[in-house]
Amino acid sequence: MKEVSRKEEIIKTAAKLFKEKGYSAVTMRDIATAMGIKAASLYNHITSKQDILKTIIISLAEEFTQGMENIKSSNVSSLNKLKEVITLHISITSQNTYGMASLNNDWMHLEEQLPYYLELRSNYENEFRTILNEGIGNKEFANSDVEVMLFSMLSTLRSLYIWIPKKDDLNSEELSNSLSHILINGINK
Amino acid sequence: MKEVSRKEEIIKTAAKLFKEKGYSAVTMRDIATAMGIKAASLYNHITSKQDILKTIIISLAEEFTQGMENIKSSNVSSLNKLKEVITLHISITSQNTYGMASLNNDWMHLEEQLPYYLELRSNYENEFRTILNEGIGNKEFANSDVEVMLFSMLSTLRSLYIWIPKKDDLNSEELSNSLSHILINGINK
DNA sequence: ATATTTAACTAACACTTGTTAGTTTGCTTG
DNA sequence: CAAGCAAACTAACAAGTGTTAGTTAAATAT
Repeated sequence: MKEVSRKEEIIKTAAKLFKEKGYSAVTMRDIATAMGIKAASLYNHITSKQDILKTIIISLAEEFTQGMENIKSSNVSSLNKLKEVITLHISITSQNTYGMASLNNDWMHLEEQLPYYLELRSNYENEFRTILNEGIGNKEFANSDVEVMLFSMLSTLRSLYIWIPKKDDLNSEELSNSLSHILINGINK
Repeated sequence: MKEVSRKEEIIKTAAKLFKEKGYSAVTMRDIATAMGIKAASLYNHITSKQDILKTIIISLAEEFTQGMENIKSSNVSSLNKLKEVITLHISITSQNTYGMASLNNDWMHLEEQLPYYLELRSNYENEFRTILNEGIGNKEFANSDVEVMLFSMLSTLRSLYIWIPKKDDLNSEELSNSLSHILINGINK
């Protein structure tokens, strides 16, 4: 019924604070103050601080998994798959830069859900690696060290949450094009 | 003399724990336990938890500043300056992967030293940007968006602390070469 | 109008936090 | 041997932590 539930507001507020100071440094009283209520009132909507973190991270991780699955099953060249991966990162990150900070920096504070998260991440990296290997195999990509390629690209894509908020004048498509160009062609003349 | 080395041991142990869980989630009792002593005993050597973080981060930030200054004043092409920057990151990160995690993830928990840190970082990024702009100006680099180039490279270089420990079989020179190649030429055929 | 639900509140809890004070132990040096 | 000292210890603290219990006030549904 309601456009944004109270619980979603809390999670959003928490994610914003988590981005600024990290999960461990943010107290329930911080979150409550940011919403103009008392800490105990939060518990009418959420079950624990842990649960807030879990919700933020797991939903994002599953978005990435789903996105990668779609790309995998699409019937396009390796180069276009790679471009779609870049677009996927930009798209998810643009919609939730706060949450992406938690995904990147606070995943180790997941408890019961940690093994599940690690599995999703590992699968995602494997799919990414497969795209690169296929592209090398069919001569679309240069025959460089796959692990270095993967590391370099993932590092950049994972850092987008820091950079996108500073450049919100740039639209997603432009960003996707210029980032693709630089990741694929480098900076060389 | 001995006190200095004991202090360094504490800082090293702390940095290792900070990398695993982040500054805020690590307690003085965690650090003490990892050293086989009691928390109160740490205070014979260090003055506060804050001070440990400050020491880790500021010394690394100053290493980067010094390294960039040397590169700036060296009389080589823009391309070679860029390669030296890459080597600088690999070199500093290899020697202290734990500390680099704090630099990247816990700088916001600096207190009095935060403005100083931010100044060093801002200056560093400006010098990096200058190298790229000069390279574009004299046609050594492609005329792409400088900010995207800078962001992409810095993201990769700042993530080295995660990656280097997993690949310690690879030596620094090899890594420097293959990373330089991919950052400069991309992955295209 | 009455009953139910929503969402806030106060008060308190058991535990953990960084840190201080004062003391003890064992090595090194005059 | 005595003195000094580095480096550990125990005990404690005041503040802050996530969370629970029980209550209240207003909005909504019957």
